[in-house]
Amino acid sequence: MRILIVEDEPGIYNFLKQGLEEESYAVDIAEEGKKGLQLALSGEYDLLLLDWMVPGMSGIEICRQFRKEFKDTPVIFLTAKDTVDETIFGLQAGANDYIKKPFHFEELLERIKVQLRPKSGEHSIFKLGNITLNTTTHQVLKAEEVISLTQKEFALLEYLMRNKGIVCRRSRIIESVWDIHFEYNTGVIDVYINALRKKLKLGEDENYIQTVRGVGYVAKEI
Amino acid sequence: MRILIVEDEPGIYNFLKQGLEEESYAVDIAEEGKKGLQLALSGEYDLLLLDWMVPGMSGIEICRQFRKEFKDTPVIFLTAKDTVDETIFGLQAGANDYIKKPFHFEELLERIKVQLRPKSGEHSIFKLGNITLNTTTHQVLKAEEVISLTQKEFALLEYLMRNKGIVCRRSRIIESVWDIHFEYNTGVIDVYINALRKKLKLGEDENYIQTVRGVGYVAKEI
DNA sequence: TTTGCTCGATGAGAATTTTAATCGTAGAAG
DNA sequence: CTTCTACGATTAAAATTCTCATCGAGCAAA
Repeated sequence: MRILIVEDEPGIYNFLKQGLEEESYAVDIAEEGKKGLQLALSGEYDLLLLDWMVPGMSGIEICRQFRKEFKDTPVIFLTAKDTVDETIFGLQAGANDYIKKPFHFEELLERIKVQLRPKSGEHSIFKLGNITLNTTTHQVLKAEEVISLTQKEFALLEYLMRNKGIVCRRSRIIESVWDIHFEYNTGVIDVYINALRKKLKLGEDENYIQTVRGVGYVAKEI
Repeated sequence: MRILIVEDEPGIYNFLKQGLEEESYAVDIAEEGKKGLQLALSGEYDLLLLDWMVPGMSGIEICRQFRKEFKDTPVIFLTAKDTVDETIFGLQAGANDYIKKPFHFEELLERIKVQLRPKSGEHSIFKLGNITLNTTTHQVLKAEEVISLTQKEFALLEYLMRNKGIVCRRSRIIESVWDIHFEYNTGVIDVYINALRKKLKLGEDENYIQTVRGVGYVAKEI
């Protein structure tokens, strides 16, 4: 597995390079933005680690450009900033995950493994209209805005978005999201659908989560 | 797959026999208790459906005797009673599940399938000292007493009991029971261990859930 | 043995999740 | 077209789950 690190501080990239090579990844470094993008676009890498701020071109811009060509290669941001405003753009630019400096190497390794594991098919980012849902970071955006959801709300939305366009029966939802296998006689789903619609502010014009009377719900782009 | 039904009411057993045969199970009937046990002990069956009350010998007694010989063959009770007192004995006798009359055939079928599915290895009943935990019915007994646990309490206890004798690290517990994969910096486990010890009334003498300092917890029979 | 430090126990409060009851509306029946 | 019924929407309250702060015990170092 080949990893490209775009990062200008030798202290950090040497530390990373050594650690990752011990884990038997092949690691290349780019200290400058344009060079980084150029290398990334060569298509030889299985994963990108981008620093937020690099000379020449921002990590975000590299990510955006890279995404145009490579839809499935995971991108992880290394960032000192954890303000909401900043991470939004990272996610919008198509990043799969981000990690705040300073971080434990172990944790970064874990996240790299998570991203490389599925490789075949499994996606971590789902879109529905102007809603973006990222399963690794557990974040949801509507347009520019971060929507804060609880565990169950997130799980339900994820289920619906994974099955975009397909009508989801209540019984299946209960099985997948709530792990209940007999007895579908509960109203929880309705309550959570309600909460989602409210938090996502889905009005008449943006009715992304539609009710299918007698059956269940569908996520649809109208 | 062969199923033995021990039940004296023709109305019920004919209905069951027909339905199950349509699902391509081989079905035998015993209308009387002793005969039922004798057939069961022949070892030709993959699953037993026992009525609570049959002439000659109670379903419970059949179950108990049967369990001595066959540890892994699933037993499901058909019962009109749903009082706590009664079902306790069923579970103590080693039943894997029970269903209350009147029941929908679909539901019984579901439960039969659940019991037959794992077949290889997977158990649904776990013991730890005088504690019995049944994963299909989601019930826990301590001696004669039913212990009412919440979902999470149950899930944690199940995890510990599945790993009886093995020290469970916090990180593994968090992954399995809570499905959290990074960040182990939460105290939830402790809180739930505390709740379990309280509800199960584990004193000094019955310290079935032991703390392993710096690592996690073990379920042990002292 | 004593001291200090870390980790687990415990309890209380906040947040989430679930249940339950009521209201409104779509679709069926008349 | 009107009425009835059943299902979903919605709200409030109960139960569970989680977080946080404090306390106490175990272990190591002096």
